Amino acid sequence: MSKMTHIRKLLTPEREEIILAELGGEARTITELSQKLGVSEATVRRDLLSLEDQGKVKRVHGGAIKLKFPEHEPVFEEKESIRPSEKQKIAKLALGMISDKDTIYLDGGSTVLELAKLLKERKGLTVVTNSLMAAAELMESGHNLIIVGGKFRPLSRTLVGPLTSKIINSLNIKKAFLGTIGFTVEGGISTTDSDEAYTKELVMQRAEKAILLADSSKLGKKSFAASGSISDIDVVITDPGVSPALVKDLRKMGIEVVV
Amino acid sequence: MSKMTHIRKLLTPEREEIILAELGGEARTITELSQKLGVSEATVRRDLLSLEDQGKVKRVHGGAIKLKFPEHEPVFEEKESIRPSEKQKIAKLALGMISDKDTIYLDGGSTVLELAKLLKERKGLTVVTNSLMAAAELMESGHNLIIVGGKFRPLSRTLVGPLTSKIINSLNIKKAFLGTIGFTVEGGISTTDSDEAYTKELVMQRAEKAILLADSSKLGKKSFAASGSISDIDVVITDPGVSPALVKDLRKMGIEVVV
DNA sequence: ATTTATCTTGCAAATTATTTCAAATTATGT
DNA sequence: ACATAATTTGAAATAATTTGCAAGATAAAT
Repeated sequence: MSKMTHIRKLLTPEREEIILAELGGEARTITELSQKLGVSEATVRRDLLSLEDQGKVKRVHGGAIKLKFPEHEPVFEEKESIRPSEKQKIAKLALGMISDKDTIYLDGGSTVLELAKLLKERKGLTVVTNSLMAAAELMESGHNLIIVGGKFRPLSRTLVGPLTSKIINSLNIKKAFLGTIGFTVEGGISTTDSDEAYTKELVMQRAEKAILLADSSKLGKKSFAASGSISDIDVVITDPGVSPALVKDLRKMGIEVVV
Repeated sequence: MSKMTHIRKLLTPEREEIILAELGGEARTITELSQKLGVSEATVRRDLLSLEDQGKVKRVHGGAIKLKFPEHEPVFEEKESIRPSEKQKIAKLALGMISDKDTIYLDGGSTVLELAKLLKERKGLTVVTNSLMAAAELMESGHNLIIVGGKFRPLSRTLVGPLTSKIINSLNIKKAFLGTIGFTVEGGISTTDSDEAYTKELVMQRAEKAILLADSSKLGKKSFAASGSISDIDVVITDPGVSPALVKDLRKMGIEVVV
């Protein structure tokens, strides 16, 4: 294992302090910060990237501004979860699979939610979802929004269970974008809640194409309730942290893997 | 891969701040803003376009004005009630009709939303709703929450249309609490949107008891799309501003009227 | 209807971001 | 302390975004 992905673990607390002080209210450009800190612009960019992942700063073209309050409260378990920027990259790849006027399904989960945020770049979509967070994000988007009814599950803020079949089975979905807690080659996707698993299974069977959005921390993990089998999945989008062996296995099974 | 679309993601916070400050009350022309900012008029136009997308500004011929209603935020935002106190009183009366472990339906509208806020005083309810505002209110309530799926209607933030029948028709609802835009003795309740009207009708037919929550400003008014007939309604809860003649008429028809 | 001003669109130049790589630095094990 | 692995840094190459200009389209004004 020689090739390690270049993930920045931490920046010096000293520099973090200076940056946050500089950003105290006002926006600062990369150049300003670079001079103030006496380091290269490349380093400043990396520092800001790190601070953005921590939710302390928002990067904008040309510089950054400080955020007043942490973006995402951990509504649901994110202990094993990966950096937000990785999720955004996964979401961006997924966005590439969506064209104007598509009919898509959005599942719950933070990665899929990132995708929802990007959907303003498309026009005239029909979006079906069981996620109230995604729905909130798309409320004012102008897209045609259909919400799958069902039992509300507070932890994930999704609609789940048998009732969801009433509407899902009456719709024709082109592409379904799913999140998951765990994913293995043998068992397919799995979740902590069986109602949640049921609804995922339903969607996968109903959609022309089932696309799994899962950062590498999810791959190889198994959770309580399985959803269908691995053959229900057509595409897996993940980040470079995934083990090459797993990728090979999946491709052998005819599953497209995007990193 | 390389797409040439010119979608503006962000403008520098610096410029945004200046623009919004300049627009502090008065309208400004593109030329004025361009000089103030030291950038070309083309850039100002693009900035304003971006701000308009964010709902912060309204572009007019020759310039722009600031909007007072900044905008957005997920499910927790609420528009100003017209007569909050009346609505709260009505909601309180409605609460009196609900006992622990009931199965109830909540419609959209601000009065019904007030009722939703009061539901923490009950235990173990099963709440069915087509209102995302009500759903947001009840998310953490501990009640069993079921959301009727369907087409999302942004204006009322409710789920409406034929798809709602899939779930509504499979549930048994004890008491349904409905809002309305207009209500007359001859026509029953009426709304501005026919999908919305359709769903209300469905609910009234399905519920054992249909309870209308309408402040007196709604009574006697007629809107575009009618929902069922007046005989579908069992109870009307309103405020003392209602005309005695109307009350008498309603009671004659076997409808209970609560003020 | 004609004139004038404002708006939109396409494009090339400038600016800013991201990626990649080698050198410098820091950490780790012996 | 030494050698080795891992991480961070800066620079250069590549990609993406933003900007200003100019020509054609649209709206207001006379």
